[in-house]
Amino acid sequence: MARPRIDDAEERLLAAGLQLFARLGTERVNSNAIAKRARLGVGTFYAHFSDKYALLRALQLRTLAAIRAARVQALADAGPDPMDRVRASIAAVARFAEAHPEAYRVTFGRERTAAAAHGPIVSESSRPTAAALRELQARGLLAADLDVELAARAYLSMEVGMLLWWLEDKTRAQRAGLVETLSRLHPAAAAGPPVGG
Amino acid sequence: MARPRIDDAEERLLAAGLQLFARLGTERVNSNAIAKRARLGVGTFYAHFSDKYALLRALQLRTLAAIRAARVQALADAGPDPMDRVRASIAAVARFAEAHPEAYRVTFGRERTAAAAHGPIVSESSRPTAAALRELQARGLLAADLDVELAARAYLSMEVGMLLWWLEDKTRAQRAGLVETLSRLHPAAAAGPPVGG
Amino acid sequence: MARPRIDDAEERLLAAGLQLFARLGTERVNSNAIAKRARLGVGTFYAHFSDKYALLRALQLRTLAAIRAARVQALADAGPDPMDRVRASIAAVARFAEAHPEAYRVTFGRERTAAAAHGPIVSESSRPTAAALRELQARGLLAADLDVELAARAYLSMEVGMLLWWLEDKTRAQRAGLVETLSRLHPAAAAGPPVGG
Amino acid sequence: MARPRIDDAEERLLAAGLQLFARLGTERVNSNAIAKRARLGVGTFYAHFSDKYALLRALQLRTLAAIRAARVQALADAGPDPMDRVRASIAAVARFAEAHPEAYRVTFGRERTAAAAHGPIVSESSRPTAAALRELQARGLLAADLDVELAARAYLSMEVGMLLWWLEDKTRAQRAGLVETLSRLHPAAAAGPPVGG
DNA sequence: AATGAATGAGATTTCATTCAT
DNA sequence: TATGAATGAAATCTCATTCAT
Repeated sequence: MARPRIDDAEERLLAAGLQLFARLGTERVNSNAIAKRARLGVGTFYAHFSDKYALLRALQLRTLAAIRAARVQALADAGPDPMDRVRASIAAVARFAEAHPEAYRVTFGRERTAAAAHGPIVSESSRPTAAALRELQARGLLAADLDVELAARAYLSMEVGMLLWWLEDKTRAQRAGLVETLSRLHPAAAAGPPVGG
Repeated sequence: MARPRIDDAEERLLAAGLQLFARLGTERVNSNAIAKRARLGVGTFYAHFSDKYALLRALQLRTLAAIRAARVQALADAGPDPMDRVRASIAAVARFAEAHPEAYRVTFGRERTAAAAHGPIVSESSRPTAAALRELQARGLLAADLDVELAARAYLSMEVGMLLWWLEDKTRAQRAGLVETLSRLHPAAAAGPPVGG
Repeated sequence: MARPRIDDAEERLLAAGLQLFARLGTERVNSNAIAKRARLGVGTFYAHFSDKYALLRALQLRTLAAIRAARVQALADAGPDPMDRVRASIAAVARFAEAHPEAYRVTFGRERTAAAAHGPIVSESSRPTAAALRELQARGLLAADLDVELAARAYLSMEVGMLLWWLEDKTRAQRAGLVETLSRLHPAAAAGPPVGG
Repeated sequence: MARPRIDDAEERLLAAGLQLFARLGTERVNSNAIAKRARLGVGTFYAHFSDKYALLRALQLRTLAAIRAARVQALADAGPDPMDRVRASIAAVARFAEAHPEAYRVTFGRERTAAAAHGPIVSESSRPTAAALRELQARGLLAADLDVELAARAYLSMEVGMLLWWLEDKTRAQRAGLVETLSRLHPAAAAGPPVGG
């Protein structure tokens, strides 16, 4: 076998792992299979990752970073209207999920907690969402008594749940409808301004 | 009949499985361990369940039935006001989760999809919630253009996500605050009546 | 073979065992399955047979006895011509095999040696055949230097091999052709009279 | 390459399997025992054979090939006389059986059908024998109405039966006597030429 | 005598990991 | 660095056998 360049090897292992994890689930996949699919020896696998969970985690961290970047970019491009911003962020993530369904599933689906026994679970932070909500409250655009921490977490659960359900079978909904529904249920829209606001 | 039929072996296996699944996760638990904890032989395990996933599924079905019953009971006891009903339903589930944290986690958490390779995933139906929302629409109490199917699913994802997060560390929130936040974000409250409603 | 009395537990176990052994082979069958098929409890199985091999042996002994009886009867009915007698004996066994294929297979086929680890293998004696050959030699009808012991065993191997092969797929040959070929190769015909005899 | 590839693990597994199968029978032997006797880990066993039946089959195929080769060689060395050729072929197999009793037993004895549930049974073809008989018929040296297919199969059953019986206890007969008896009962000799032949 | 739930030793099989090359 | 044959601990599952009823 040709000697792959180090970085190349790691990339190939990540790609092979992503395919296999998405298709079969973490449990049904083993390091030998990942190495084989990457056309590398098992030994090479262990030279790059301590075990399959380490590879999974690497995949998840990458995906999380990519999603974070997509949200940031979308917000940078969006106008000042709060609901426009909410919508832009959701749309960005939905586009990401559609473009990288395996990565999204492996990061947020069945595999999300697969590495639990091998280290902390990788997950999206609810902080940015909470911060945005807090700002709306400060501006009087959101009910002041809403617990923004809880609301942010709740929203994220909802977003993830819906995108995962959609990816299982894309005919279940249109991306636009999904984004619309999620926007409407977003705390910024939902737990709207105080009475009369 | 045969040997003093260890008073309901099946019940003991279910109880042992629940403890172990909740504590260690499906992957770290094996049939031997479950049988041992139930103080039964391995063979007895296999006489009752085809494998650990069958036991897990039985546990999940039970929990789902119990939650359904709790919601039904709560609604039967609640008044006619829509938001009262929403709140009653949420509160009932939160109480169930608090009273049976292992069962709730094993049904909706990490273990939810553990049996995926062994049969369909057991999950709560979004139909009752969707039906309730549809009724509110019919009565003009909910924006007519909301996609109630999507909204119902989205709400359920949120509820589950929050309760799971809460159970991980109950000091993170008060049950009342949780119920309050979930109620506020429930489609019935959130995607409220059209302007002026 | 003897008519099993349907209500006798032992008979029912034998019948069930015969069906299962013939269909699945000794290895794939267990005492629980036999008892179940006989519509009896496992305990009842053990009250009658020490294990599945004991049942198998009983089946084989029965079959052997029935075949012996069929040969004796056929010879009693046959005329004095040596080749007529050979043919009659072969035909009798072929008829038995056709009428009781499971019993024949279970006695001489795959299952023949299945109980080897649990006691001596049950097999047909070559003595009667050897004795008949010896008599032919005494009458000068068979080459005097033929080793009748070996020849008798050899013949029996051949007969069993052919009948088993035939039972696997009865379209492979006609019973008459089979009997004819076996008769021609029988030592009494084959290793015929001394030169010029 | 990898770790000092234990000089042909596969060869050692085959040898170990042969010893154990011959001594104890397929049922009493397990993959652990074979690996242990070959001084290899169990995993190595499974890296080479899918299960003990695959190893058994490999052993049987080898033996069959060796016997075929021995017959071919013996016939190449033999003169043109039909009975000399028959005798030469039988003698070659008898010598093989004597030299490799375990292989012969494992191929034709109890173990012959042990792998039946795991694939087709390996067995010696009766074609060459049938072809040889047909040729004798063509040359008028064998009764024209003998069914050569049946006769060939019948002969092979006989040969195998006798060699197996002999190997069980070699004092039962001399190799020469065995070969002599088998030759005399071989269809080529037995169902000889029509009257006057 | 008949029952059949319970048992647990043992067989089968997988797979993370090592290490000589 | 890369390799991949070898490893063996551990999980899964079967089934002959027991024995209280």
